Amino acid sequence: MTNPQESSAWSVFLTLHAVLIDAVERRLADAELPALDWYDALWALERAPGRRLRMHEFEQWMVISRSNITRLIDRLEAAGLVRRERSDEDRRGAFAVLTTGGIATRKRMWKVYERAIEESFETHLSHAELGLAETIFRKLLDKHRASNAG
Amino acid sequence: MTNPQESSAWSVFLTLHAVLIDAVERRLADAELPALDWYDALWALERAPGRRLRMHEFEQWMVISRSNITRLIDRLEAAGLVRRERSDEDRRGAFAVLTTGGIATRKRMWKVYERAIEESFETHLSHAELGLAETIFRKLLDKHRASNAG
DNA sequence: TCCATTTAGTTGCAACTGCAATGATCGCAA
DNA sequence: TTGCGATCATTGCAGTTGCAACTAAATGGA
Repeated sequence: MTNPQESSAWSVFLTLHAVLIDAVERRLADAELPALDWYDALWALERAPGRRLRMHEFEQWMVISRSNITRLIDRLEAAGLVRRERSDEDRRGAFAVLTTGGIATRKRMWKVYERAIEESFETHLSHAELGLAETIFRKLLDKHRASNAG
Repeated sequence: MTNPQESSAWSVFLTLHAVLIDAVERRLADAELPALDWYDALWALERAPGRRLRMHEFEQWMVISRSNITRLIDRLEAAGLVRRERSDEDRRGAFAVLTTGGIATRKRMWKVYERAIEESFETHLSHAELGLAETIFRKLLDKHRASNAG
């Protein structure tokens, strides 16, 4: 290809992502709510048994580095949405535990977030297209994980 | 939905993007090449008439804010890939002009980048799937732009 | 038991980002 | 022509990131 990436699915994928994330973040900011990374962390915690996760476990649920987890949890803790607890079995370890404030904030965020997803994504696709898109996304994710040994 | 975003196309879309970008960036870094934002700027310049763009014109080609363009061009200029020129018609204005070094670097980056795209994206999809994906992406991008008045 | 190795989480530093404020210039209307 | 608001690009600042270095604790083999 002499005309790199132009009009390829890849380049549209990148632009679409940038544009939609931008739109979603703006909606959250307009509603004076925290940004998506807070949402991801809160939601990971809400699904976890005991609503608590060890620091390193966030890496399974979010694409984020270890040191950034520390600091993201710092901020969530400062905002009262999360609380740290030392681990009993492994005294190096720390848990992040969701507070009731954290649960409430995630819920408020989801109201806005859900609408933003619908308006920028789901509304514009037929049911078939949506299913197809999801299938393709999952396939790529699986292939990627397979070729990167887990 | 009580179970927000779980298993939705949206959440897989986000994860897929994060994971693939990560993989592509790692490949570039391993080859001791600059990151994707440099590529985007260089490629925008290479397509532009006279291989030059006014600062604000980058916003049409990349999803980036004005002040970050200034600083991205600063870095590209420091690396000798781009050179600044004042505008004659509008003396407030500045052009970023691609240098031969910039052309060469983009070419070297593309060799790595192209392979990364293929391996993480195109190889895993049938021709039909790829076309379908692109159609869906474009549709969403168009709808987004329409609903945001351009 | 002892010590080297590994793992968990945090921190320091330099680089990067978004936002608001700035300086320079333009364009238009009185 | 003058002056005022808009536009272009840059800068300062505070907050965030990635990477490498660090501390503390666990693990496992001699």
